[in-house]
Amino acid sequence: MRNIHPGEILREEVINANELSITDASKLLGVTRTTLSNIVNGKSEISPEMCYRIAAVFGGSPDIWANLQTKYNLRSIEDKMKHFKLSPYRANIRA
Amino acid sequence: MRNIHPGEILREEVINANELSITDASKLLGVTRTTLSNIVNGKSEISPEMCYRIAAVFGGSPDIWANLQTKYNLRSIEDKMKHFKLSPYRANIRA
DNA sequence: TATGGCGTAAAGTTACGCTTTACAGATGAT
DNA sequence: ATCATCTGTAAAGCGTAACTTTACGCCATA
Repeated sequence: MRNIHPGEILREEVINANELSITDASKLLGVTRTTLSNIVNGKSEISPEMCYRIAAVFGGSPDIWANLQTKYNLRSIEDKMKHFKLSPYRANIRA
Repeated sequence: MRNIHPGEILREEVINANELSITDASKLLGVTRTTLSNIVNGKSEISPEMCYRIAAVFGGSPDIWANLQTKYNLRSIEDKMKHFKLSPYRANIRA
């Protein structure tokens, strides 16, 4: 399964679904076109502030986008963290 | 309700619960004492990488810590975002 | 007194979100 | 054909944040 950047979902399910251009959507959200373009093309994360912006303009809760971003962030470094050699801690049996 | 920094929970439920010092816990996690101190005192976030470190050393899943951090981040800017004046988008009724 | 744990501060590196500006390609209308 | 619009993208600059190394002072205990 591919790790889908939340910006993709934002574009398809919100911007495209409302037949909005990136330019117009960026104005509605109060950010520059460059900023929104970076997000929907997976170059930037959806920041906590952006979560609130999306919710304020298009409805829903900020949590949805924040959770999508969090999941994406975890999965995107999953392979890297596999190679981390950290010893699991075992609490001493006897106090 | 107070917005509890996940570092607090890390200290109480993991480090203290295992009767570890900050110094020893930082060594187990493979970061400096300064870094862990900043986290448990609410000065730094629990980064995605740190989520994996905690899970690798103390068990559980990285998601737990990531979700705690995400919730904290959203709540910490909640008041600020209340004052954001963004017009809700209303899709045109007629196509 | 000496040792170890702790909070914290400064300085440096790296990285990222966001901005402004600007360029080039693609599409559509006149 | 010319023009306007939308789009991706790049560079430069700002602010911020995680993490590191080094270091200082405080406190408790052996």
